[in-house]
Amino acid sequence: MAANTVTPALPVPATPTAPPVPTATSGATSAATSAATPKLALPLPVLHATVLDWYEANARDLPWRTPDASPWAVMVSEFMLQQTPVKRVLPAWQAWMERWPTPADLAAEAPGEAVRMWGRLGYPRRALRLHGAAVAITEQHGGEVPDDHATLLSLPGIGEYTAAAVASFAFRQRHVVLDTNVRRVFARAVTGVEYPAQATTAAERRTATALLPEADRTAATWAVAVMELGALVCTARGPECGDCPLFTSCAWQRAGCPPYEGPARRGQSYEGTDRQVRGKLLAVLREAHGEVPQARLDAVWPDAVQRARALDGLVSDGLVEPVEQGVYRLPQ
DNA sequence: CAGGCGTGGTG
DNA sequence: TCACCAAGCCT
Repeated sequence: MAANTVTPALPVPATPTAPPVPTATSGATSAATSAATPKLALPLPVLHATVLDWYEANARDLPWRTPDASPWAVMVSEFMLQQTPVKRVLPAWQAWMERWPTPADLAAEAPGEAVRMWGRLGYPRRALRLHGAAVAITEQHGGEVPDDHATLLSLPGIGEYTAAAVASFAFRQRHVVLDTNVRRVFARAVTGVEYPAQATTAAERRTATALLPEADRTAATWAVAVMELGALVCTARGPECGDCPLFTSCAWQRAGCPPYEGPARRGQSYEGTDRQVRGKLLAVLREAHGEVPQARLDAVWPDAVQRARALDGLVSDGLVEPVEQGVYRLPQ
């Protein structure tokens, strides 16, 4: 927002354009390599202006970012965006907001309707939790999405990230908003490694805190701007470093873009897992408006043992409701 | 705290 | 093609 213009010449020590070719002879140049973390070579105000200006020029206009987007609209988007790409969230969010423009509208319906409306966004427990959050907001918070971090955190489905995101994006407060995009940007630009660790570390939180602008409004825009940079330019695969406003000061770039080294990240297998079976079972329940006989569910998966285990799991999660012996439905 | 939890797109 | 990835949360 606040149009700080970037000083054209970034005070970067002698690095024109090309990444420095790491010389074979390491010694000499002090560079106590692993001793100190290679900090981002940019004064804070310049860093802020650089990223904020980039955001102003490159931000996508997403409907939950418009000035008239309600806190509820922001909150719904955050639930949907937990592990689901923007492209797939867009139409689902539109439909959801048309049907349930306020928390009270959603709270008035059965949880099963939320699960059905969730469609194929994945991780349907989020739908149940969003419904639960809407009920809590309606019954305990006067129907208004809470504006403080601690209260948001107490709602079902809202963890550290989402609480910070809603407080920041919807209420323009100053919070460390640390999602996978932000963590990757800082890992590269500040720490000089391709990928952050699997779990968020205290060091990352310290780094993010140190870089956060002082003013509330600026910090809020900074948070979404760094996320956007991670989503559009500093991507996990095939980052567009040539388009990055931090190119010349990026620690990873300066180190010559060293590839990730570390334990192989566990790939989430899917074929043949209970998750796949749960998905198939729930798809049948979603599409059938009403009660579903056992036989319909039995048809989706050959292994009776695994099928029963998956269905049990859905029931204990509250995603499926047994009506009577051999009859199921979405929760009323 | 590592692992479970959906679904679809892509390099 | 087939891992890997996508604005995490919960136990």
